[in-house]
Amino acid sequence: MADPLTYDPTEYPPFAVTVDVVAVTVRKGQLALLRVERGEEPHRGQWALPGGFVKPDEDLATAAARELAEETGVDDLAGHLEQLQTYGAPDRDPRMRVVTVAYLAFAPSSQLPQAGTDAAGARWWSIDDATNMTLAYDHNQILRDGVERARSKLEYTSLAAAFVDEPFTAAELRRVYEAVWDVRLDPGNFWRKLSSTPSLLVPLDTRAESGPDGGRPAQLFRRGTATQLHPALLRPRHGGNR
Amino acid sequence: MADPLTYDPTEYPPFAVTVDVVAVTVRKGQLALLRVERGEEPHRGQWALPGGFVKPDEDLATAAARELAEETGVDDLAGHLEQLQTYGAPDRDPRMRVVTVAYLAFAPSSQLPQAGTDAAGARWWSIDDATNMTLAYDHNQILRDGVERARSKLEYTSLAAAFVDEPFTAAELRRVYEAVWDVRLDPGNFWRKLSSTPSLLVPLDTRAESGPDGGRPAQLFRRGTATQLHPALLRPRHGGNR
DNA sequence: TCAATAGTGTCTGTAAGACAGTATTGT
DNA sequence: ACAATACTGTCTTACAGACACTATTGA
Repeated sequence: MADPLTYDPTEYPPFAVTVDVVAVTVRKGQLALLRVERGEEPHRGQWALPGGFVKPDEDLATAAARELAEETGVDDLAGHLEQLQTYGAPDRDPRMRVVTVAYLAFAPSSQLPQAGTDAAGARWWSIDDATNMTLAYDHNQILRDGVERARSKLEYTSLAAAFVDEPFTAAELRRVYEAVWDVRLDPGNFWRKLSSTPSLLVPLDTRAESGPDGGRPAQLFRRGTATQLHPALLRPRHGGNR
Repeated sequence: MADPLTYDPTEYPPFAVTVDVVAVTVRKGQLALLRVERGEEPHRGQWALPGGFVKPDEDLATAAARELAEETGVDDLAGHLEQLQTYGAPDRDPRMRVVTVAYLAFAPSSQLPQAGTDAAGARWWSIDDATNMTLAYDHNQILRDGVERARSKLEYTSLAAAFVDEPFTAAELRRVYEAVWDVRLDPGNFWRKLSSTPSLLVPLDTRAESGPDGGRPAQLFRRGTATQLHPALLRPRHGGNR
């Protein structure tokens, strides 16, 4: 029985399949995460990740993008959406067997629903607030995994640029790293690292206006074709390997 | 509709959930992959990954381990099993909607089903043969993703040791890297790298016997507590970043 | 002028990789 | 002795990180 190669299509265990989205952005210099408030039992009044059923003829990634759009108004995600992991413990939903495919979304801050809008009970929470909150189901675990994946991806991909709008400056990109990793990076070393990676950033002819406190106007860039950072830009480690 | 938070448990789209396993080992100095032969339509006679239905009260990882055991006889996997990715394109199974959660298994060569045993039509294929074969469903894609994940994991984890039996020598571990990456590594540099990573390898008091061609007997090790390699042991790159 | 931000120069330490040299075995 | 395998030494180069220095702006 349960042989995948010989099964009878009319006799399969009943599963529901959902998608949940860990949506990540940078707000006020901090990593921020999207939550929606539950209006129904179970877990009524608790916060959860945006998500929902996959439709019968819908691709998994499409379902994730649709749920994100429906619950947050982020319609055509300008950032990045990738599969995170699948969670399917038998008791993760109290009512029935639900397997959920989690996705990780990187949203540019320009595309966020405003803090007050709150169309469907959706809100961004800073990482500090977010980690001190109990979410419905196993969403705390999913969220932790999503945050760790996001942090890790910045090390060896160009995905930090998914958080900023073009054109952008090196400092804007640096502030993405600083927010996601919660560290300070040396501006000079950061500049050298990024500008020496071929095809990562395309310098424009224009320069940014200087900020409210003055300062030399910064070089503007748009995203290049490189998707990988090599060598990687590693997070500063405080401990060693033991 | 399709709101995950408010759905009626009796009205959900009908999905089947399966697991498929990309089982990887090292045989004759080459990366090798496990396949099973299909005995039923569709795709009768084609080769596929081992896998099958998740039972109603079974965890996903448990299902993967069980299917691997059922179809290969590898009963209590001594290596490593991790979730790879989930594949759920609406048309990936011609008969109905099937979402499959793929797992990646690292098996030590000592635990392999023998080449002739073939209890349930299962066989190991070298990576060269394996990539020139058409598998059922989207299993070619799953397999490619699994191989890439395996190669990548050796870079920054201690998982190469999941392919060898304790106690083992540095050369055995090196041959795992060489097989998985299909490269030659400098024995001296490899030795220095591994032995300088704290808690990765525990040296034993005994030494291995020397091989058929003689040579100095090698230091024996068992696995240490470290699971991450830091800094990473990167694959040699032939091109650069462009 | 000064404060602030952008970017450059320079030094130091760690580590990768090439490769030569020594150690210990079997034949 | 020689071949084979296991290490060890040493040199070169790349790069991360610290930090001083120059460049260009607003106030």
